[in-house]
Amino acid sequence: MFGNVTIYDIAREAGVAASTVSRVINNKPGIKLETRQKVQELLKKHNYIPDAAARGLVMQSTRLVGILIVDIRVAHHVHSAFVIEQELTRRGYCCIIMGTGPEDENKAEYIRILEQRRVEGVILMGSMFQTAAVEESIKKHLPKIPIVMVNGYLNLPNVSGVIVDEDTGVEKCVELLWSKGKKKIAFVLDSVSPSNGRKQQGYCDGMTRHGAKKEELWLYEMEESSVRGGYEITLKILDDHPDVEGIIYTIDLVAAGGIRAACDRGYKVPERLGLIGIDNSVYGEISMPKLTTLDNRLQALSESAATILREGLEGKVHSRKLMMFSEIIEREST
Amino acid sequence: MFGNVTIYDIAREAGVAASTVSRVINNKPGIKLETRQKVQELLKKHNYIPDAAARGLVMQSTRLVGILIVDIRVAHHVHSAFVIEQELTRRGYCCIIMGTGPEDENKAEYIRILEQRRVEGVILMGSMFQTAAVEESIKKHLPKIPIVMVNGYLNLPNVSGVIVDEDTGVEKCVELLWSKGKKKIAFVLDSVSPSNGRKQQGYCDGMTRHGAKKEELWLYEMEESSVRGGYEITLKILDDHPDVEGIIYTIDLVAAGGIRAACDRGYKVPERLGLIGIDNSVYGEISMPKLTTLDNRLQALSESAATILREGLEGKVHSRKLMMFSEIIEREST
DNA sequence: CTGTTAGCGCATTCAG
DNA sequence: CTGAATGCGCTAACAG
Repeated sequence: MFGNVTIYDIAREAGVAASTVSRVINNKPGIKLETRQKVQELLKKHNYIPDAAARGLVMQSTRLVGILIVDIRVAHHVHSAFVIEQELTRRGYCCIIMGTGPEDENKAEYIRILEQRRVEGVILMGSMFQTAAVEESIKKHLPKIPIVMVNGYLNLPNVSGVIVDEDTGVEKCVELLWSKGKKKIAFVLDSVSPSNGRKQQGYCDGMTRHGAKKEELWLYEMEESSVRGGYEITLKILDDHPDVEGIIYTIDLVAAGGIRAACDRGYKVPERLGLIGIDNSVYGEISMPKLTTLDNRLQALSESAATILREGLEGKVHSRKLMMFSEIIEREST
Repeated sequence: MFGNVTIYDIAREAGVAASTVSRVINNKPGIKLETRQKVQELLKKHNYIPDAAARGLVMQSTRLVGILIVDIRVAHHVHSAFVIEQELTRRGYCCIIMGTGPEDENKAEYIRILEQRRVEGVILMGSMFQTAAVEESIKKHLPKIPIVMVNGYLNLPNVSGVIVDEDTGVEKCVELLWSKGKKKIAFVLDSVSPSNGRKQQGYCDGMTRHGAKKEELWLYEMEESSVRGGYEITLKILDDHPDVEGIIYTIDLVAAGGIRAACDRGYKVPERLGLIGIDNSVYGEISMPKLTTLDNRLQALSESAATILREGLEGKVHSRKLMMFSEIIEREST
């Protein structure tokens, strides 16, 4: 932003007024062909590019959108973010993507930054944004621009949500294990979030439907959402319940660690122990045996999010809720 | 950017001039305590947040930086991007992260977008930006802002580069395999890039040092950088050279597919066949057996890139080159 | 067809 | 200590 050539520089050299240059740049009609060509020549010659900020100031439009991600290590969140980024960039928007971390105060701080930049729309990636603090922040700082939460929901007039039926999805996972004769099933939460809450609900529903009692619901929560974390929690499950027949993990990454733990302990997968992950990620393809996984349609989800945001960007900001359906991809671990 | 409260609104309500409000906002001295407090009160009351674009216009500084990534599916590139983003956000900058895709014209287009936004610095993630077209584009559009290329190099006065000695790193991998008695070694390129070129060079150097002839250099190039692609190319290698004793892959992801192919074909890893990947990614931990990998220090690399860019942002734009050293992490596949 | 004027929201002289 | 005036780069309304 130093010494950049302006329309005035061009205008002076062309011997016209700045507004004429502006008209040429924006392809407005009513310019003598000759003038237009001379100006265009000079624009090319000086590599003139309009300043988006200055233009935005007068047009009252920044064409900026913000994408917030809680945890940038979550591969599918990041990937979804870029799917959306690409779609929006194609439409002439510019995306500010930021990793907020899990703390509510930081999320609020980033929302403030987005307001400061006057973004015209926001994507909230993941259900971790489904908190009261975020809701407050939005009401306070971004009350009237379109916002879409991916895999989550916020009851605000300008916030849309696209979610997956992960609860019934996990319930189907329970069914699958039962159908293979595996009735003693543990459930591993890699972290606490509304999304994982829904998954847990599905597990509990599925189990109780089969008459499982409270003490037969084996819920495990881990410290660190990682391969290593999955390895260790699985070892613990095997210690606590040597007779366990199935384990459902909230994400593939952790399940991959679980497969390893089971193998190391001599539990044959899937004969002795059935394992299921969630996300349909590449981790599941690499695992040995390959992981059965619940595809929660994150790709489709983010495409829908992009579409809904675009609609909002281009017109009315009516809050929409969209539901997608998950699907089990059965591979070798069940 | 609609109906946002401005300093004029505040000024009017406070019964002062806009410049006074501006002074309060920027903590300038020389304001009566009483006035200051009244203004601050109103700022809070109206949730006033200054417009970054307007401020940038007069201050001649956007505090925007751009981060370009060729392929957003490359997990470590994305991760590095966010490492940098976080560091820069902490410093009050705002990052525009974009996936460009491999085509040169698109890369140029994105560079144009960055100029339009008047970014004050740029990160180029990955050696795929090390092309003549990009060099031209930079010379034309961003000739005097600090730019740092991660794992690549461009001979321009405002471009710095941080790179890893992947060539000698791969050479060490060859050594490792030889030390285990594995002399018939193939090399798999997942894609064409300067970085992969250096890796290949290391392979060739290592092999020829041991007296390998040209026809004993088994170079394979793949269509699609994926698990599946790694699986298939490995099958092909096994067909072409059933006596192969070692394979080095340019990335872990592909190597993970290779492990599977070897196992499916009944090649014992590592006894019969030694496999090595590059990146020290989580894929290597999930694989069974766990993958030996060349750690190319991408994390440290991006941290250095952030530091160098920050220096450039804050002062002199002298082009710097920094070299980091890779290291083999030996696990179960060798 | 083109130039002049005004103003987007803000920071910064320069007066008072 | 504070207000009025100016300009950042650009578009838009209004004259001519």
